[in-house]
Amino acid sequence: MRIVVCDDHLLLLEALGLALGAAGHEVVALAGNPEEAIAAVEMHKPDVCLLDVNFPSGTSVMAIHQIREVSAETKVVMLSAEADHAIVGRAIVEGASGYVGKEKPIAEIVEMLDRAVRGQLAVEPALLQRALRPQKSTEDPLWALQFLTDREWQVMRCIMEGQTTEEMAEALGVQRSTARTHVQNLLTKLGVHSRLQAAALMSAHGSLDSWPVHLR
Amino acid sequence: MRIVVCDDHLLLLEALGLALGAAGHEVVALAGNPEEAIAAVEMHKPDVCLLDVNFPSGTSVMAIHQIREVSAETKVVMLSAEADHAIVGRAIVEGASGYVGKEKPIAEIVEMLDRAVRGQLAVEPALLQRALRPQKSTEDPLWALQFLTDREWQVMRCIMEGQTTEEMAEALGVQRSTARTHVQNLLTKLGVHSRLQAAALMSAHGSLDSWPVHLR
DNA sequence: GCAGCAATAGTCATTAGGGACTAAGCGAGT
DNA sequence: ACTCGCTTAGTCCCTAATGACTATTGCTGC
Repeated sequence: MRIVVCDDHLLLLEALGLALGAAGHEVVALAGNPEEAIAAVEMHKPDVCLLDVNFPSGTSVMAIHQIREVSAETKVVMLSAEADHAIVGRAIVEGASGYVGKEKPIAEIVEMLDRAVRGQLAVEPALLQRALRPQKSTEDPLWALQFLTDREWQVMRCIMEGQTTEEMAEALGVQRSTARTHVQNLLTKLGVHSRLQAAALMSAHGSLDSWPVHLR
Repeated sequence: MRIVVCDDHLLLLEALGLALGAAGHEVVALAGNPEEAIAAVEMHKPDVCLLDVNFPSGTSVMAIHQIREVSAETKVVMLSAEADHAIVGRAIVEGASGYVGKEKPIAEIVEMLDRAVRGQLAVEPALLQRALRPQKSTEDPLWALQFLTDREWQVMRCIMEGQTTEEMAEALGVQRSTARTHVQNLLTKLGVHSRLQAAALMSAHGSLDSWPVHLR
């Protein structure tokens, strides 16, 4: 197999190059960021590109698209530190052929790459199952997040900064009663009873993932 | 050099084993968690242990201590995904000899390991500078954190979980008036005016670093 | 045009939270 | 023995937050 590897950790990048080489494969390029990876794929047209998901929000997922554009025959396999079923789904939808965790032994990763090249989907069955099944059930307190309006996200931001209703009203340029209503609706939607609980919900679970892209 | 490597990513672990081997060093053991690492160090008494910092809060830092206990002649070099000057300081204080980022090439990491074995401090000068300089001035809102009592840390935990005074009192097994006093003192020490601001302070800055080790 | 939704603004009653105190029991260190 | 600091517990007063409403404006899609 001819492989392009992309990861922001030079250490892993080099070590992977050696390991894959030792396993009898040809690593044609090492990329430190998605741009380099795209350029390398366009130039070398490898069989597969091993791409780390740990790039600033969304960058990796967008890169999948571009890689497939510049070289349709190149399969993309995502490499990640944690098994995040939320990302798996996104990656597959965007055109990735596989998803493997860094906690796996090299032999298994090579196996996955091989499967991807053979045109199969290279994802752990259990992970894929979770990626597809839990279509954010209504039970999930985070399910409600997708129904928050833009204004409510702004309010959420204020809450997480510890602002009072008045500071919030000031910041948003509205009456305090309006800010209050937004907070009220936010709390109702999230099913919690205080701004503090809302803040706890956000900081505990949806660190960056659940935040809408266009609002940073 | 005889080396023990500890990281929760098997991939990196194996690849590092190969790469360090190729660089002419002997990797005597690979550990997937701190416990394994401590056991391996005790058994093999290596020159140096390369230890990932990315284990659940504080575990890694505590491991440094234990490794130095079971084998005083073994140097500990921390390996991390991001250059976090808050952790660097802690690691050095706890007995680590070095700190390198995964974004560095293998050659540099080997260089650092070598330095550690020779008894020198293996930390990037710039990083060390930042780790030592901001001696938590009184201006820093986080400076106060080190004066929190154990009870107040527990209260802080409750606050960050969005609990009310009564839930907190229940959880701590005290009267609500007592819980209230703790909250009051906590707010005063942090110089904030609401629990929400306290929570914001914690979730914004001191994610895991500033949390006392013995309280998870 | 009308239904639906978001954003705006308001009311009233109730509860929770915060500021500023006082004070007692208890353990560690001097 | 004495002090210091942590933990415990309490008070009074006031402000902020919440629940449960209603209502208007403006935009979008049918």
